[in-house]
Amino acid sequence: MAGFARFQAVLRLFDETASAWTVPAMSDALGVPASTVYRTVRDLVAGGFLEAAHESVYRLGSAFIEYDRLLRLTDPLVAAGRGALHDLVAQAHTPCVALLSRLYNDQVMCVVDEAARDTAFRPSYERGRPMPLTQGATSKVILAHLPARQLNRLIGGPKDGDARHAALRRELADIRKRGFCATASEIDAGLAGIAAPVIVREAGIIASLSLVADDSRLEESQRRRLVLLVVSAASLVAEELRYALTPPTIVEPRHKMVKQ
Amino acid sequence: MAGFARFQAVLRLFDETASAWTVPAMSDALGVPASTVYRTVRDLVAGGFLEAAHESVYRLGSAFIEYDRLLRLTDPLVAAGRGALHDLVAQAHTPCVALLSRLYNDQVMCVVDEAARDTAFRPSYERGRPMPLTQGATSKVILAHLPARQLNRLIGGPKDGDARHAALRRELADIRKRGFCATASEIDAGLAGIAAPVIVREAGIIASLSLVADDSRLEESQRRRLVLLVVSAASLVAEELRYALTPPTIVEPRHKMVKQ
DNA sequence: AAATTAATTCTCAAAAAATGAGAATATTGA
DNA sequence: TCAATATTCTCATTTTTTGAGAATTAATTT
Repeated sequence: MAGFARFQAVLRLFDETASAWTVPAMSDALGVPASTVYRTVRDLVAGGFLEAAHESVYRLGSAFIEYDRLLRLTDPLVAAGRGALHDLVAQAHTPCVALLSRLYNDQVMCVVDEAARDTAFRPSYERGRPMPLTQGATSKVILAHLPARQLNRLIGGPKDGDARHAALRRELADIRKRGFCATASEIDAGLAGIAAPVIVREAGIIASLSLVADDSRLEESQRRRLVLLVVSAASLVAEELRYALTPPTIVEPRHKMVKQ
Repeated sequence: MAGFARFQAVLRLFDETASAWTVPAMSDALGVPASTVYRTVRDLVAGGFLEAAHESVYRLGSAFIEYDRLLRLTDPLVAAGRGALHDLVAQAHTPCVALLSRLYNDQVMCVVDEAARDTAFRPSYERGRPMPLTQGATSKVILAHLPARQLNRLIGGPKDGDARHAALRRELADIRKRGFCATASEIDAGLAGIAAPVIVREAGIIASLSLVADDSRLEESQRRRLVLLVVSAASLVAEELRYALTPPTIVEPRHKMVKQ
């Protein structure tokens, strides 16, 4: 293990259930000598990616908060999504959570979320949490609009198809045709998801905007209304992105030299 | 430049005003050959720390969103602060923004923020934004409770004191004695800040909890009430942290081997 | 205060990886 | 299709990283 992988491997140790690590424990878990891990950790601490808590225990560092803010402020999808989701949950006039999600490696990740006032539940999809590719309206809408090659890589080519695989393919084709996807209890029991695609081919953006609401309270007319809201919010976001991205974001070299 | 510095240098290029970079531009800015930067960027993209937008332009990657979520969920200070700030802005009964901030390298960074309903302004202090050490109630409260050695390193030893330096020292001593700090228009014109320390020595935690409100609307009685609120919220957070951290977070080695 | 234990840094030679310049290749837009 | 860029590749050289254990430091106990 070398180069960046070394740092990645350490950072990947941290998750919801293991949020604090000692160096010996990392050394153990990674099968790498302690002296090596100490050096790696020292670098990560210097960069703010890890922080020494008390008693030789390390946690994720504040640099992630800093970079997350930058991303929130500067990422076109996130920026466009924030306003749209805010409006969407207000117009929904019912407890719900709105999400904007995109592909992230082999999973789908929500990059903006917003809950309506007085929404008691929280869906499993939430900002920053990687979710499975093939379940839930949010993910399926993204899958449905992926270029064929990429889709094949992610869920396997059309030939190696068992029955479930063929069914998924059919469902995706259907979603593409309809322009939205609605599911219930696929991710969270009792919650329904309604998702529509946010596609800006020129910019390589394939995302999905979705609304999660309590399924039992969702009458058919209400459901149709929300589908319309979601679909139009999604095309609004797409439009905003097209507009924001046409004068392609200028990259100005700053001729800043790096020290050392 | 080698090791981790290489990756850091690339990531540090990204900020609010330069959020999208081409490799040639990075190569230029860093004074490093393009072929080298391509390799570095490839690693960062593989790790999710950078993402290729359209047309050979790179942006910060979603890994930051993922790690930020983990941090939000697992960092004791952040976790304790979220609830406290939520309650605080509700009890304030006036438009305001509450912040929980800590030292971050040579600056102060807010790690949780929460605005009361119908708060029109947004203070410069916001989650993830590094702020100067010596201005604003938020920062001063932190400075005031730093161990002498650390303080000397950050603002210079007691001997090399000009008038301003001596005044700051006096102010810090005063803050330590009073147990809070209130300022007005030090960071944002027209906004007042009230901050109290969140100290948990056993855990090495030195943070500050603050409330920002419109200065012109702030009568003396109201101000006193808010000071009380802030001070008690701060000690509540400290107490919660002591409780959460006494059974020191167990680090369970997972004996997970790294691939490759 | 000394002793014990654990954490962390240091040392150094061997092994591995990064570097840079340019060639080779892919991708993109006209 | 052609040009213009972007990106990857190649390879000899230089520079790190690595790992094992010793040395040091820090924390805790006796």
